Amino acid sequence: MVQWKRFPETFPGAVLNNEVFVKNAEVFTLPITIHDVARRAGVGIGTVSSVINNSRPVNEATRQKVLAAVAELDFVPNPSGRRLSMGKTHTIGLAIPFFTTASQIERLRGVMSVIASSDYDINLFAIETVAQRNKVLQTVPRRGRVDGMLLFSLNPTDDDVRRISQENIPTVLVETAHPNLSYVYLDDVSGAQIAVQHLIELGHRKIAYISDYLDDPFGIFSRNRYAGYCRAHEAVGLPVRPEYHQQNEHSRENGRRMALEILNLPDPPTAIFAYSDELALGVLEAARELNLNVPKNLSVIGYDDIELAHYAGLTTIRQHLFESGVQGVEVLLDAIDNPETSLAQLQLPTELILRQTTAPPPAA
Amino acid sequence: MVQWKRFPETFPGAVLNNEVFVKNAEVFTLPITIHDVARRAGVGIGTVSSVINNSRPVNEATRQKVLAAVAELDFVPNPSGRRLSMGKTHTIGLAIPFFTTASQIERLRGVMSVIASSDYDINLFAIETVAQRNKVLQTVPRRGRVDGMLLFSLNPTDDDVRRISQENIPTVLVETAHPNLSYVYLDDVSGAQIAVQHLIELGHRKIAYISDYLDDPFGIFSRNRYAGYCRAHEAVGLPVRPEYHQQNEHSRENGRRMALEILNLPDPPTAIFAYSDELALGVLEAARELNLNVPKNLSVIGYDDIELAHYAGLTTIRQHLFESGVQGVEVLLDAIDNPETSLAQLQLPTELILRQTTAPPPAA
DNA sequence: CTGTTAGCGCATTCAA
DNA sequence: TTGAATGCGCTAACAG
Repeated sequence: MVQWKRFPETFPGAVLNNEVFVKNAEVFTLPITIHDVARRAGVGIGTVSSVINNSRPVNEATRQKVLAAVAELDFVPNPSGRRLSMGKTHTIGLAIPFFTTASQIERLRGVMSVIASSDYDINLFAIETVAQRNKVLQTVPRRGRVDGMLLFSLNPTDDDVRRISQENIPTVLVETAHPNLSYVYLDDVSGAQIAVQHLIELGHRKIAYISDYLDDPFGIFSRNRYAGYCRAHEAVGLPVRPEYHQQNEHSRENGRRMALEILNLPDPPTAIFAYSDELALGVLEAARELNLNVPKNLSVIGYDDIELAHYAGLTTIRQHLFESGVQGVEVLLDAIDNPETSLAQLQLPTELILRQTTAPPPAA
Repeated sequence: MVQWKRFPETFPGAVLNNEVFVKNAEVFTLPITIHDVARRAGVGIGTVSSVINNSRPVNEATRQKVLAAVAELDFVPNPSGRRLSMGKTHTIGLAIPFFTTASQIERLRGVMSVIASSDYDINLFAIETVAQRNKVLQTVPRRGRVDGMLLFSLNPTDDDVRRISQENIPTVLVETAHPNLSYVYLDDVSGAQIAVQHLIELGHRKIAYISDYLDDPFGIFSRNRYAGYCRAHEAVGLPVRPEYHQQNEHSRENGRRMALEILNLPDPPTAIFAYSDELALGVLEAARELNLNVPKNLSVIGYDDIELAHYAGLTTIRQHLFESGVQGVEVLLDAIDNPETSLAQLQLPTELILRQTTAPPPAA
C-alpha cells in the first residue's frame, strides 16, 4: 500500500498539474491515475479506459475531452494494474547463460532487433550459476509474470518442461531442443563433424579438440561438439587420441594455454578444432608464441563465426547467431498471439566458413 | 479479467495439484494464488503473506503448514499483485541506444554482472529511433512501472528531467551528464584531446578525424570528440583542416570508406583519429588495401578500447566501459535504497592505451 | 453511448 | 498470533 500522505496545500512556484504532496520535506506529485483523468475530463473511468484502449466506441466529443485530459495530466497507465486486470503482462522473459560470450550477445542483438518494433517488454536474466538457472526456470515462466519465455542455450529438465506446460507459458528454446517445446535448434554435433571432416579432407590425421569442461552443468555444447569430433574420426576409421583433448574454463587465455599444452606434446597434432572462436583466437596466439605458421604448420578451426573471426581470418563454423535470436522471438510472438498453433521446431543450418587458418598439413 | 472458466470435474490421469480447468479442450491448472495456499494450509491469506514476506511474527507450527502448502502447490506470488499493493516494482529500466555497438554491450555486461546478485528485474529497451527515445523517456520512468532508470548515452531534455524528478524515479546517466541527475560521466572532449595530443607529440601535423554524423540526434559524442580534436589543434596553434574530417553512419565498413576517401586526397594526412574503435578497424582495412604500413606510413588511433582493439593492436582511448556499467547500477541501487542521499555525479577517467598503430610520421 | 461495479493478486491495517 | 476487510490501478461486464 502506498505510504505517501496527501498534503492539503499547494506549493507556490512548483509547476504541477496535480495535487501536491510532501514526503520528507520533498515536494512531488502523487502518480496520476485513471480516476484523475476521469475527474478532469468529467467522465467515468470506464470511458477513459475505452478511449485509451479503443475497446468500445466513444462519442467523438467526449473522446477529445478524455484525450485532452490525458495530455494535460501526462497520464500513462500503470502496467501493474493493467496486467492484473487483463491477466496479460506484455512481457517476455529472456534467460541467457554465458552472458559474456560473443555468441550470446549476437543472439540478443537479434532478439532486440525484432522486439524494438513490437510492444513487448523484455525482462533480461543473465544466468551465471546453476542456482540462478533453477530459480529463473522455476519462478519466471509463470502466468502473471511473463507472457512468453525465451531460453538461450538452456536445457530445461522434464520437470521444468512439465511446469511450463502446466502454466501454459509459450516457451522457445534457442540453440537447444526438447520434444515438448518450440525451439530454434542448432545442431552442434553435425556442425562439429563438418569442421573436423574439413580438416580430414585436407589430409590431417592428427587433430586436437580443445573445449569447455565436458561435465560443465550447462556444458552440453562442449559434449555435443566433442561427439561430432568423434563421429568425424569414426567415419574414416581414425582413432580418437585422448591426449589430443584438453578442457578448461572458457576464455581466450585458456584457449592459448590448452593449445600450448597440446602443441608441446612429443607428437603434436597438425590441426586444432576449437570449441569456440574465442578459444580458437587463443590458439592463434599460442601459435604465434611458438613461431608456428598458421595455416602452413598448424591448421585452426573455430566455431560460432563471431565478428572477430572475420577479422582474424579464422576458418570456422557459422551458426547464424543473430538469425537464431530473430527466429526465436518471432516464433515466440507467434505462439503468444496464436495459442492454438502447434510447436515450431526449427533447425538452422550450420556452415563451414573457409578463411585463412586451415590448409593441408606440412608435407613432413 | 481472466477468461478461463472453472470446470467442475477432475480429469483422471493428469498429474495436477490444483483444480483442473479446460479451455479449448486443453487441460491445465488455473494459476495458484495466495488464496489457494491459505485454503490448503487452513489459514487466512494474511498469514500466508506474513510467512512469505517475514513481515510479522507467525507461530512456528502454522508457519510450517504454510510453507508446506507453498511447496505442494508450487506457489510463486504474482508480481503484478505485489507491485500494485506495495507501490514498488523491483524493476530497473535500462535504455540503450546504439545497441549493436561493442561499447554498449560492454556496459550492459557490467550492469548484468551486478544485477545478477540483486533481486531486481531488468527491463531492457533498445533505442533505435528518436521516436523510440522519446517514447521510452516519457513512458518508462514512472512510478509503478520501474523503481529506477538507467540511461546509457542519452541526453534527456530538461522536460524529461523535470518529469523524472516529479515522478521521483531515481535515474542514473551513464556516459552523459545532467546537473539534476546522478551520472557516471565519461569526458569525451578531453579523451579525444588526449588522443590527438598524442599524435601531435609524435610529430604529426596532418591529422584527420572520421566520425558518426555530427548532427546525429544522439550524436553528441561525435561532436564532443570533434571538439577535443579541435582543442588539441588549437593548443598548439595547428589549424583544423575541414577536408580532414569525414562523417558517415557508424560501421566498420564506413570507417574503411571514409579512410579511403581521406587517404586519396592530394595531400593526405599522416594520422587518423577515429571516433570509435570500430571505425578505426575500418581504417586499418583501408590502409591494408592501399598497402600503407601502419604505423610507419600511417598512424591510427581509436576510441573505446573494445575487446577487438586489444586483438588488433590498436592504440586507443580506454573508456572503462564495463566499469561504467557497474558503477551506474551501483549508484542507482543505492539511490533506490536510500532516497535521501544526494546525487552521485562521478567522472570516470579516460586513458591512452598505447599499442602498435601509432608512431612518428614518415621522415619525408 | 457511458457511468458504475466487480474482481484481478497481493500486502497491510484493523479487530479480535 | 491471526482472520477479515480494504485498496493499490486497471479492464470488462453490466446496467442504464
